[in-house]
Amino acid sequence: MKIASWNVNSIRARLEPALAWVKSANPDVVCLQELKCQEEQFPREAFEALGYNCAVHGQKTYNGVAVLSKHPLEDVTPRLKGDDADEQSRYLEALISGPKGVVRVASIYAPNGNPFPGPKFDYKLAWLERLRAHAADLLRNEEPVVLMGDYNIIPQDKDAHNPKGWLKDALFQPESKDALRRIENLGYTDAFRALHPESGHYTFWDYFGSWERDNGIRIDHILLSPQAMDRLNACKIDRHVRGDSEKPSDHVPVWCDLDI
DNA sequence: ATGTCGATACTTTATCGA
Repeated sequence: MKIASWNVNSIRARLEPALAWVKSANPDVVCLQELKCQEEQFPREAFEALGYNCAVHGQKTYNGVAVLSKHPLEDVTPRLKGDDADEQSRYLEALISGPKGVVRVASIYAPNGNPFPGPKFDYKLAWLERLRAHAADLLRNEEPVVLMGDYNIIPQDKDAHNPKGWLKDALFQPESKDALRRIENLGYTDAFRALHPESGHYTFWDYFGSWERDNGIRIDHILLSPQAMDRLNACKIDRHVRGDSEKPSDHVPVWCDLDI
């Protein structure tokens, strides 16, 4: 089962390239982030026409996540527990039945956290701690779990073309890296890093000319539970998507293939 | 400090978030 994630930076602004990528990549499951629209504005019919069931957790202007699947979606759960006052749409989970079994998939849009320091950075760390607590709970089911999306965290120096340029940024603070490592220490694996240990692989380039200089960072991650890791066949970054359209997202898709 | 996007609003330009 091919399971992909992509921060599209507005699904309405990105509909044409998104449909083109889905048609060519043909994933079984797609997690989208930064929809920047409410659920009723999501172009559901366009994806249904390609054979996808759509679960959407939208929000006006900001955030918004979705899970699209060619297989049945069950147990669809929006919101990350732990703070009922949190109105930001950054988490959507679903159970998906594949030909060989089930997999639990979450579409994640973690807070950016800039400017650092400040209340937005505090919110980022609190949100990531809520994600860690939930990730720990999920392990008790001993099922394949895929926690994928835009974590807004650069894990290591080798995940940035210019690490020194990020030293004052929320995405590269030690507390941010620690928050990701704490989730991994529960038993989750960064699937891309496990299969590709070398530097130079990025998922985000800003719109300020970074693509032309390959000044990228790797911040979109696929975290796999042990039961999912056992079934991992491949994990890739669809870098070409940045150059495939005239109005690309600042992120490109990442995906894994699981024997499920 | 700056660059560029996308969405929004008491638009047609400024603001915010990234």
